[in-house]
Formats: sequence, C-alpha cells, structure tokens
Amino acid sequence: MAHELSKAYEPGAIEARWAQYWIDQKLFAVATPPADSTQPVFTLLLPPPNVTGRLHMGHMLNQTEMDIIVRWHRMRGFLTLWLPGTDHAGIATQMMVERQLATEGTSRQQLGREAFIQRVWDWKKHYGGAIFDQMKRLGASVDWERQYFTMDEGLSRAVREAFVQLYEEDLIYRGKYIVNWCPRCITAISDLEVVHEDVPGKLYQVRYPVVGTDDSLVVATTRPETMLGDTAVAVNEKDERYRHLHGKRVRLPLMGRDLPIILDDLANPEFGTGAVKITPAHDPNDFQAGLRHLLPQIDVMDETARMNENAGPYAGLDRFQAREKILADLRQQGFLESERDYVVPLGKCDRCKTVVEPRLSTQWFIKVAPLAERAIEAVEKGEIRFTPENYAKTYFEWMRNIHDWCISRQLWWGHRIPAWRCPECKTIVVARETPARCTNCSGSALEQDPDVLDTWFSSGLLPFTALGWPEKTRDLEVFYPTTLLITGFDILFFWVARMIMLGCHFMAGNAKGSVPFTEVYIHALVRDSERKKMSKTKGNVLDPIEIIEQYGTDATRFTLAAMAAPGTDIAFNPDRTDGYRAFANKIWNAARFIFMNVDRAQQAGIWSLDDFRKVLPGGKPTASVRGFQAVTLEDRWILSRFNSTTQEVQQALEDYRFHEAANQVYDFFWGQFCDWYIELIKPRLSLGDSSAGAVRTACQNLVSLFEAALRLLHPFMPFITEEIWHAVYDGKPALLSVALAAFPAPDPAQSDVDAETGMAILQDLIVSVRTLRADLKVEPRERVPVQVFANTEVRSLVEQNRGAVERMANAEKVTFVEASLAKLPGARSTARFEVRVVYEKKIDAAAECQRLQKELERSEKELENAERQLGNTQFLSKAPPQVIDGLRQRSQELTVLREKMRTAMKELGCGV
RNA sequence: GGGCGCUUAACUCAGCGGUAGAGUGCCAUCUUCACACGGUGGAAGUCAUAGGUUCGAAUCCUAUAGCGCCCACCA
Repeated sequence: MAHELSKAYEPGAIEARWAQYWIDQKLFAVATPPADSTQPVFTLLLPPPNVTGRLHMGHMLNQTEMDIIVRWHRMRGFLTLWLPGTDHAGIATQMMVERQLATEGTSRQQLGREAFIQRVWDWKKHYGGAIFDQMKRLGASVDWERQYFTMDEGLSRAVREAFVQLYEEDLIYRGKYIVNWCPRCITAISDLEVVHEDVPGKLYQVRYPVVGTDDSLVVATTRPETMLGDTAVAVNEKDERYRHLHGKRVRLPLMGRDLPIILDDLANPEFGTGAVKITPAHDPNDFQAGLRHLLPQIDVMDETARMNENAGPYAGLDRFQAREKILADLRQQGFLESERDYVVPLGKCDRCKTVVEPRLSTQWFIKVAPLAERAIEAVEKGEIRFTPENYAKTYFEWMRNIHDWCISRQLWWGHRIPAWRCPECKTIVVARETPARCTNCSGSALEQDPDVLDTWFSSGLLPFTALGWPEKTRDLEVFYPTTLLITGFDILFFWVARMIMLGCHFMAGNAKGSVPFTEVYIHALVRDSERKKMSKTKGNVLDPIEIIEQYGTDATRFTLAAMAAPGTDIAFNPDRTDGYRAFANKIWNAARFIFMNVDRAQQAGIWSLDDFRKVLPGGKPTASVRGFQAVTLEDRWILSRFNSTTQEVQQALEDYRFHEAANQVYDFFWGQFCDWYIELIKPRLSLGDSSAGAVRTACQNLVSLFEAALRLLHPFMPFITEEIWHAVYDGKPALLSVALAAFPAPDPAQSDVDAETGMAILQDLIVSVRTLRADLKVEPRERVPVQVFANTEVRSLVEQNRGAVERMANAEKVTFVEASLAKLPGARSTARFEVRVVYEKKIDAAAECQRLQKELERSEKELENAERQLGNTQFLSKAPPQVIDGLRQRSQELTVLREKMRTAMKELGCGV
C-alpha cells in the first residue's frame, strides 16, 4: 500500500529524498508576476554567505528562522520570493587563495594580478558552492533558479553605476587621510573591521629639551616608535605651567630635529604632564592637529609597518623591534623620564588579528552624514521596524556617531574602482565604462585605480541590485522593498545599516517606498551548551551537519526554533535535539497508528483515504479542517484545541516568537493529540466495539485533523511532514507538496469553550484516579471500582463519557454515590468532585497523612492569602472585577477543600 | 569612557503586574496489539541581594554583587 510507512523513523533517507525532490521540481522558483497580478508579495533576501563559507550554527539558526517564515507565508498564499546568492568576500577569499598558493610555493605577486584573479575564479568554481550544498540539506526553500554572485557581470555593472552616481553627487571623495591599516593584509580597512581590545602595556614619559634653554618638556606616549615622525609638541594655551614656553622649540631626542611648541586644545592639562607630542602621519588626532597648524607629515613606516628611511637609524626594523630599540636608546641617553604599567587600547584587524596601524594614505571615502540622516529618519518614522525593538536604539546610537566610510581596499579580488588616472595631467576620471581619453587633456594613457571596493559596498546595494537595478525591471517593481530581513546582530552595522543608507538613497522616490526592507528581525548568537561562544580555538564548535546526521534535520531545526526566543542567546544543547527527535518519532508512530486503522477500515470496506480526498475541493486541503464531524466531546475538544493552537502559532510567528510557536505545536501534537485524542478515539476505531458508521467517522476525523496538523507543523519540520503528508494522500496528492498547501487558519466557529471545560474535568478525574491507584499501589493490570460524588452537571458529564473514563483510568466500573466520600479511605477531593478508588488493600496511613498534611498546608496558605486580599477594601476597589471574582471563587473552593481534607485526616487518625 | 543585556527546579531555558512553567535529567512503576525515541505517577524553586512603587511584584523603579556583549581617535 502506498501510504505505508517504514516501521522505524529514520530521518536520513527521508530528508535526502525530499530535499532533492524540492529542487528537481523547482518547487520554490518564482516567476515574475504579470502586471495585473494582485497576489500579495513576500520577499526575503538571504544574507549572502561568503563563497569561502562553511555552514555553522549561526547560519543554521538564521536559515531555520527564515525558512519557517518563508514557508509560512507561501502556505498562506503569498507570492513568496526567497532570493539566494553568495558574496565574493574580498579579503576572506583572497586570503584563502593566497594561502593555497603559499602551499604551492608561489604567491599572488609572482602570478600577477590577472592570473591571480583567474585563479580565484577557478577556486570559486570548485569550492564556492559548498555552503549552498549544505543549505539544500537544511531544506531551505529558496528560489535556486535565481542565485546570484556579487561579482556577476550584472551586479558588477550595478556597483559601478552606484559608485559613479555617488561620486557625481559629491558623496564619494578621494583623499589622503589617516586610515586603519592592516600591515599583514596590506590594505586599508574600515573602522568596523577594527576590533578593539584593552591590553596591558606601558605609558612612557619622554623628555624633549627646549632649544636654547636648560628647560625641557615631558610628553607621554604608549607608542614611542612614532616619535620618530613627530613634527610638533602641543600644550594647552590656558595651561599656566607652559606659558613661558610659548613660541619656543624643542629638540626631538634621537633624531635631533627641532619641533615647534604649538598651542592646541588637543593637549589636555589634566592628563599627564599636559604636553603632547604631535605625529600627524601616525595618529588621527595628531593628523587633525597637523592640518590646523600646517605641520609636516612624516611617515616613518612602510606598508608592512617596518620603519622606513624617514626613521633614520631605525630604518628596516619592525615596528615592535624599533620600539624596544628606541626605548633602550632613550634610556641610555637619559631622555626616558619614567615608565609605568598602563592599559592600552589596541585595534586589531578583524580578519587576521594583526595590530592595526593608523596610516596616512590616499583612499576613497563615502560621505555618510547625509545618508545617515535619511537612514535615521526611516527608522524613526517607522518605515522600518526592528524586532526586538531595542536594536533600533543601538542602530540610532551608531548612526548618530557615524564616520565617513573608507571603501577602497588594496586588494586584487573585488570590484575594481571605476576611476582612472591620467599620467599626463594627473586628472582622475570616474566613469561607468573604461574611458578612452582623459576628460581634461585628452591623453589616452589612462591607468585604472588599482584598488577594489570594500565587499560591504556591493552587498549594501543588494536589495535592489539583486532585482535588476539600475534597469527598471518588473522584478524591482514587484519585489522591492523586500519585506523582511532576518540576520544576526554581528552584521547590524556592516550590512543592515549600510543597506538602509544606500537603499533609501538609490531608491528614493520609489512608488512603494525607498527602504530596502520594512521589517528587520535580529536574532542572537548560538552558543555551546555552557553558554560559551563557539570558537575554533576553544574547540567547542558544533558542526550543524554532524548534528543533522545524528538527529535529523527536522529535529535540529526544531531545536533551534524552540530555543529562539527573541533577544536571548541560544545555548545549544544536543540533548534537546535528542528530545525533538523523539518528538518526530512520536509523530511518525501516530501516523503509523492512523494508517493501520485506515487500512483495517478499508479492508472492511468501510472507509478509505479516497473518501477523505473526496471531501476536499479538487482534492486539495483548505485552510480549515475539512470532513471532520464533531460528534463526541473529544471531537469537539480536539477541534477547539487545534483552533487555538493555530491561533497561537499565527500570533507567535507574526511576532517572531519562534520558540512559542514551536512549543505550541509540540504540545498540541504530543500532549493533546497523541496523549488524549488518540487514546480516547481508540474504541471508536474497532468494529467490535463500534458500528461501521462510527468507525467511518472516527477514521475520517483522525485523518482530517492529523492532515491539518501536519500542515501546521510543516514550516518547522518540513521533511517528516512532507513524507507523511504524501502518505495521507496515498502518494497521489493533488499538489506537488505540502509546502504548497494552505496553512491552517484560525476559525472562531471551531472554538468550543464547553468542550474544553468538560474535557478539563474529565482529565482531572482520570488523573485523580491514576494518582490514587499509584498511591494505593494497585497492581497495574488490576481494574478497580471507582466511586464519584459530584453535582448533577459533572455527574452527567461523567455518565456520558463513562466508557472513556473507565478505560483511561483503568477502572472497573464508575458508580455515583449520594454522600461525600472525603472521609473514606482511598478518596481524593477536588473543588468539582470527590472520587474514590475502592480497594481493600490496606493503605499506608502514614504516607497518606503526610500527603494530606502537605496539601492542607499549601491550601491553607493560599486561602489565608486570598482572604487577606478579599478583606482589603483597597484591593476590592482597585483590582479588576474578574480578578476579584476569580479570587472569590478560588477562596470558596479552597474552603470546601480544606474541610474535606480535615475530615479525611480525622478519619485516618492523623495526629491533628 | 559611553550604551545594552543577563542572574527563575540538578541542567538548559520560557514567563515579565494578578495562585511559579517547559524540555532534559532524577525517583517509582509498566514490555497493554502506534511509539521503551514509549505509557503512567512522583519529587524538586524565599524567581541573585537590599530597598522602593502598588490592593498585589519573579514581573515595574533604584542601588549592590556577579556574569556577558556592543560602541569609543584622549596622549
């Protein structure tokens, strides 16, 4: 039979099969819709992984969240585009290939620029797809037909266009400034690519003799090697101590140059001696001071941070060796006044952790202030909404203190800057296509700027360039602005903030809005089970692929979803995944149970899956549950529960509370559908106990509800649901995939409060009997009589469901009594009923007394509390009525309970 | 130097003004014809500390302690 499931749930085979199926069927490919389409659109841009990337837990979390949201929207009828691509990742990729070259005993310099770039393309061709192969295993429902790469011809053209436009608008400029320089990567990097770290170091005080006097000025520095490039010493004009030195000069030790003493507010009289050395070529503050005072800029290092010819006797030394040598010389010549321990803030290269050197060089910059202004406004005005909200604060903080963005990199791999220099007249020509002649002197020997652009420049443009900009494409019209962005906070500034600035700028005036996306969901970090950050050096990195192989993709995805509470980091514990694998197994077996019964019914000629399909319009499931006939209390109850679960899941997903949605579905399947509904429906499925009509209804109900529940679960566990769902349709579904079926929608008509309270009473009664049996140590196989004392309402409820109660509670017979049972042995009281298990075996009076005592104490404490509140006029006048009513009712229940327990204890002879 | 977050059952975490929750683990028990990746029952928490606001605080405010993160050109 086509709907047969293997006995054991084995995710590996199932998942591989469906992942391939989804791709082969091009299930998630989205065609550009025609002009008259009215279908609502949902667009999500996949944060493009680096081509060099390997899937890690952070990706996996990100992918899971995106896939849940995407599948959910698709099932609700949105035209859903999830657009994938990879980033060329300038530095990262170049380093990777350079490392490879090194093992071959060569280097990029030996190869030359053109051959090197070719080499990177070759590398990309061979290895660049690795991360997407991994993504496919996760079941990510992206449109694989639309993959882009940030260095594709189209995107490269868009990058040039954007650069030229910004240049023409005077938002890009070129100039000689102090930038962060990595002497290992031999390139400029942006502020964001510098990681700050406080390290123990020293603060040195160096004495600079005042020329023509016996006096001297003492300056402090943490980086003595830069003194070789000093071109002044500054004191504050208001600093009385140095008034007599105004206009004088000092002699720079070791170098013997004379430096002016300048007056500048940079010198803080409160700090150190109040005098500060000025090194315009090696410090950003000094650089500014140098401009103010027209000081020379003496660069004493080369691009690898070795001392250069300007460093006199220190030329050729590495910067740190130079420091030691300079200190030794200062000490020897008596210029070193003091040295003391000092915590030094160090900037390191984000990529290679080399200490960054502030370096004077000519670079390209984006003037960000005007862009930031609009980017702030977009969030302030609610055009973009952050979740969790407090990330907006972080965003504002950063945007308001933003510095110009250095976008040129001295690399080979990347988008080459579209600027050419005329060697004749030194003019810089910026153009979309390679210019033939200099615009100034018509010289034809133009040389292109050797630098490339920061990777983040091109990725910052993606929301529109990936849709065809600068062409006015239909895709751009339909899919921009994208709906949502889901990403980690680590690239909030690198990427999110830049997309907002660039999107608002380039798409200004767009009919549907200029912002690149309207919603941003920022997720936290995945840490190890001890909440430690995963890192290679700590050796605590969990490989998602290994976890998947062990527990299955569905269980791994579910773990991440169930733990993804907004705003808190996830401590990933594989034990949890083990638990969710058990959950998948539970669903699997529920399906097997259902199919087993359906087969039986089919063989008896009563009902088959064809009958189920017939109740669906066109054989396709609808958003509601079709074919379900609520005849019994448990039917009404499970339908009502399903409806509220649907409601809760929808609300949770709308708010990106993935953990809540996952927990709702989990509890519904296991705690409600399996634990109660399936157990309750069992007798109705057997022809021996029920009529053919009843069996038919039971099968129909089981299948239709389960099928709808599979659709509810699908975004979370796409593989197992796909497998079982196809089985429900006997391998002949009217749709290619459950992923294309309708997501269950809440339906108020299915809500049934009476059924829910009724079931709650029955469940309470059944659990009470089970507990009593356990307390009385009744043999598990033995069925014992049960007595119930209750009001007519509860009594008729129990009477109507007597069979269910007897079976579920393993009772021989439920009988009703007319008098209180509280004082009899083996009884238990609740507010709504008293129940007794009639069992002659002697009960353990001491244990029972202990239990009653404990419960009594708890009740009394609560009662006391309630009465105190109810006696408080303030409470009565200020608390909401439903709270007061609730408390009154509870107080009455507790009073009754207390009496019952006291009676019982007295009868037992507990020492009261 | 600024800014932000966390501290709840043995563990990992939810809850964030109206009677303390989940999963795992633990204890007992059961191989009953979907599932031992299971069923049933149970034990387990002065919700970091000290004040305050409130009729009422794990939940809001303030301070303290511990842990963590982000941003920053003070020598």
